[in-house]
Amino acid sequence: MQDSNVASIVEDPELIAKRRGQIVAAATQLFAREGFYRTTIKDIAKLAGISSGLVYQYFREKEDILLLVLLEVLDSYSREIPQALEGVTEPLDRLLKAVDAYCRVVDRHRAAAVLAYRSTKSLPPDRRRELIQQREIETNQIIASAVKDCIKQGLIRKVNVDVLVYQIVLAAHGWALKSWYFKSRISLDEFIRETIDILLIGILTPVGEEQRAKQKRRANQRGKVQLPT
Amino acid sequence: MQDSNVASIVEDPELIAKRRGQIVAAATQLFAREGFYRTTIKDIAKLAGISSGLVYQYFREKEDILLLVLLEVLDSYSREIPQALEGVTEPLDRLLKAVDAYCRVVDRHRAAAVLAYRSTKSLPPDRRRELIQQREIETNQIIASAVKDCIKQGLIRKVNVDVLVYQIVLAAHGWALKSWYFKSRISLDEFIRETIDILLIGILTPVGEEQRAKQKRRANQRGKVQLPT
Amino acid sequence: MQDSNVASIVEDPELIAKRRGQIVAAATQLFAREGFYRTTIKDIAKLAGISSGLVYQYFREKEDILLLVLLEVLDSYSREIPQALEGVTEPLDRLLKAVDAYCRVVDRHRAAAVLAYRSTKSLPPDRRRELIQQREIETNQIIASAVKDCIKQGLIRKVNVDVLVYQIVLAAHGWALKSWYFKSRISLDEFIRETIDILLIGILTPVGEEQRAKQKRRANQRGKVQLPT
Amino acid sequence: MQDSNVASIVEDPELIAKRRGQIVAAATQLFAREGFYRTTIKDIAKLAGISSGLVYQYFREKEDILLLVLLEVLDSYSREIPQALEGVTEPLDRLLKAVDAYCRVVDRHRAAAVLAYRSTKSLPPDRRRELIQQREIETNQIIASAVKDCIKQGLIRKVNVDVLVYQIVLAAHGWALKSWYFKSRISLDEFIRETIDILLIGILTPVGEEQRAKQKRRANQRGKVQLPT
DNA sequence: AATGAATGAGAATTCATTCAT
DNA sequence: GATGAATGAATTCTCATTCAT
Repeated sequence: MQDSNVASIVEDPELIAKRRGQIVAAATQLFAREGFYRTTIKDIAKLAGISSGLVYQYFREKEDILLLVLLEVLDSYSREIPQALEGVTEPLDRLLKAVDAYCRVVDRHRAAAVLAYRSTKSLPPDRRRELIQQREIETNQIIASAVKDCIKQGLIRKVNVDVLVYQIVLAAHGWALKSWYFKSRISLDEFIRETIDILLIGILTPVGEEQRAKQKRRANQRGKVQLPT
Repeated sequence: MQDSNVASIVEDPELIAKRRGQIVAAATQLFAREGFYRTTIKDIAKLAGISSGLVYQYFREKEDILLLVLLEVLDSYSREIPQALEGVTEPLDRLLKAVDAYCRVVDRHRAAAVLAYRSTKSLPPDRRRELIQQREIETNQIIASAVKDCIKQGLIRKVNVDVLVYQIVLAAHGWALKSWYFKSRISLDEFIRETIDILLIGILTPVGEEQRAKQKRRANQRGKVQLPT
Repeated sequence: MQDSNVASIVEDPELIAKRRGQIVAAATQLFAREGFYRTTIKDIAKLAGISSGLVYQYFREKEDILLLVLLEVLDSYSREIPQALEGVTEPLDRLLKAVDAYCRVVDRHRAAAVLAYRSTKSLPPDRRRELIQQREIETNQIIASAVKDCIKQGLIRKVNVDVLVYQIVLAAHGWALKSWYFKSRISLDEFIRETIDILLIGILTPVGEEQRAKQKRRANQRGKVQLPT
Repeated sequence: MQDSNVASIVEDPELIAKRRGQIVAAATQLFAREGFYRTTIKDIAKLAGISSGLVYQYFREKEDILLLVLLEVLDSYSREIPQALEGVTEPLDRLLKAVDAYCRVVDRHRAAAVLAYRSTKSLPPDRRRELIQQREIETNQIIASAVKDCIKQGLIRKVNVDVLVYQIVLAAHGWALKSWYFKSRISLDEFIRETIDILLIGILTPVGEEQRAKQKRRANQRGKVQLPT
C-alpha cells in the first residue's frame, strides 16, 4: 500500500502498510457492495477488525480511503497484465494475451472494477481525480503499446489507437459492468473469445468482389472505413 | 412522465406529469453534476422552482426520483434511436445508423449517461434495479434486432449477438464515460467513424493466404476465432 | 435579536427573532453555567424546547450562537445604562448614576457578564471578535462621555479618560467576576457605594499642608500624580 | 512544581518536578494561545518534547494540567510581588510599589493572566476551583495588608479593604484583559501612573469650601462617601 | 520510565422526511 | 395543493485516555 499523497499519523511504514491493507480491503468490499456513501467508517472498521478511531490514524478522511481503494484497482491492472505478458514476445500474441489478461483481472476484481465507475465522482474534483485518470492512462499504455507494435509490424491495420484501446478496455470492463446480464448467459472464456473474435476480424462477412465493393462504398459513406481488398 | 410504479399523493394526472417533469429535470441536472448523495431534496426543489415539501407529494422518497431520472435516460435511448432509424430499411444501414444514433444520443445526454453508471447502485436492490435492467435490455433489443437482421441476410458473420451488442453499447457509453479523455483528442464524428471502422472489419491486416493461415492458427488458439478465408 | 451578520435559513423575521431569542436565552444560561465547550447543541435545544436540528435553521454553527449571546450581553449594557440616565442632567450626577447603573446591569446579568470574559476567545479571531470589541468600545463611550462632560465643567480632574473608564468598567465587572468572593461579604449597594467612594475622592487621607506636600512628593515620584493643594 | 494534590505515577520527586515543569510550560503557552479545549494533549506533549502517553504518568487528567498552570500563574504573583517589596518599609510606599509590581507581573505574564479568567471555569467545580480561589485570596492578602498598614498609620482613609483590593487587582488584570485596547494607546508606565493617580486622590476637583459642601452632599446621596473637609 | 498505537465515547452538523398552516 | 418550519436519526471526525511493548 503505497502512500500516494495520502497522509497518515502513524510513522512505521510496515504498520502503515498492514493497517491500510486491512482498511482498504474492508472498504473495497463494502464500497462495492453498498456504495461509498452507504458505507460508514464504523462498518469499515468493524470489518477490518479495528476501532473506528484507528481508521483516522491512517487516513485523513473517508474520501482518502476511496482514493486508495480506486488506486488499488488500477494498480492491480498494471501489475497483473504485464505479469501475464511475461515471456510473450510476438506482438500480436502480446496484444491478444493482454486483452485476455485484462478481462481476467476485471473478472477477479469484478466488484472493484464496477466501483471505479460508480465512485470516482465521490472524490473531490481536485488533483485526486487527476491521480486516478493519470493512472488509468498509464494502464492503458500497456494495451496501447501492444497495439502500436502490431501496427508497426503490419500485423494490424492503422486504426485509431485511442479508440481501439478504449474499445478493448470498455469491453473488458463490460464483463464486470454488465455481469448481471452475462452471468447467466456466457462464460468468461467464451466472452473473451467472442470479444477478440469481433475485434480482430470485424463483423462483416467475407464477400465476393462485387458485393464487397458495394458494401465498402456504403460503409465508406459513414467515414473513414477502408475495407481491405 | 409515466408513473412507473412510483406512487404520488396527488391525483390529477396532468399535474403529476408536469410536476414530476420539473422535478426529474432538476434532479437529472443535479445528480449528474453532484452525484446522488451530494444532491439534497432542497437543491432539487429550488432548481425546480417549488418547495421541498411538495416533492413528497409526487415521490415517496428520494430514491424514487433517481429511479425516474434513470428511466428517463433509458427512455431517451429507446425513443431517439428508433426515430433515427425511421425510413432506413437496408439491414446493414440500419445497424450502422443505430450505432451512429446511439453515440449521438449519449453525447447529447452525456451527463445523464454517466449518471446511469454512477448511481444505479444507489437504488435499493429490489425490483427497482430490475426495472432499470429490464429497460436496458429492451433498449439493447433495438441494436440486437438490427444485428440479427444483418446476420439473417448474411451481411455480417454469425457472431455472438449479446457480446456484439454490448460491445457497441459500451463503445457508445464510452464516449461519455471517457469524455475527459476524448474531449481534447477527437471529435464525436471521428469517434463514431473509428468505432464503426473497427467493429465492421476488425483490426487485422488483409494478408496473403499463407500469412493469413498462420495468423488464423495463432488467433484460433485463443478460441473460436474463425478468420474468413 | 438583530441579525448581526449571523445567517439564518428561515426568512420570517418575527420567527427568527422568536427562535433566536429562545436559543440565545438557553445558550446564555448553559454557557454561563457549563462553559462554551461543555455545552452541547443538544443541551441548548432541549432547554430551548426545540429539536437540535432546528438550531441550525437559525445559526450556521455553534460559534454563531456564542456571538449572539455575547452581543446580547453588550447590548444589555448599552440599552439599560442610557435608560437609567434618562432625565439626569447634571454631569456628575450622570456619571455617578452611570456607574451605579453599570454595576446593577452586571449584577442582573451576572453569569452572562462572566461569560464575556470566559468565552470571547472561543470565537474565531476574525471580524467576529472585532465585532465584540467594537461593541465594547461603544458601550464604554457612554461612560466616557459622562466623564468628559464632568471634566469640561471642571467637576472632575483631568485624568486619563481611557484608564478611568476601564477602571469603572472593570470594577463593575468585578462584581460579577469575583462574586464568589463578594457574595458572602458585601451587598451590591454597599459595593457600589464603596466603589464610587474610592473613585471619587481617592484613598489618601486629607492632611495638613506639610504632610500633604511630603505625600505628594512621594506620590509624584511614581508618576504624574498631582495632589490637590 | 509542587504536587498540589495532583497525583503522579512516577516516584522520583526530581523527575516529577522536571517533567511537570516541561508539561506545564508547554501547556501554559498553548492554553494561552488556543484556549484549554482547543489544546490537545498531543500538542502539549509535542511542545514539551515528550510522548503523549507520558503526560499521563504525571497528570491524572487534562484538567489537572490546567490546575497546575493556573496555580503557577497565581504563584508568580505571590512570588514576584513580595520580592519587589523587599527593602521597602514605608507603608504607603509599599502599597504603591505593590500596585506597580502587580501591574508589571501581569504585564510579563499577560497571556497567562488572561488565561486565568478564561479557563478557571474549565475546572470541575469541586475543591480544585476552591484551591484556585484560596490562592487568589492569599495573593490579595499581600495587597490587603499593605492597605491595612496604611490605614493603621492614617495614611489612607478607612475605605472598604476588600473593595479597594479588588479595585487594584482588577485594574492590574485590566492591563492584560484589555490589552487589545490599551496596546496602541498607552504604555505600561503611563497606565500604572494613571491608575495610581486615580486610586490615590480620586477624580473630584479640589474645590472651595462652599462648592465642596455641595458636591459632598450630592455625592453623599449616593451612599457612604465622606468627602474630606 | 517512555512510547505511540489503539480505543471508543461524544459532538457538531446534515438532511430526508413529516406536518401544521 | 403548496409551503417551509420542525424533527431526529445518522454520520464523520476528534481526542482524552489506556495499554502493549
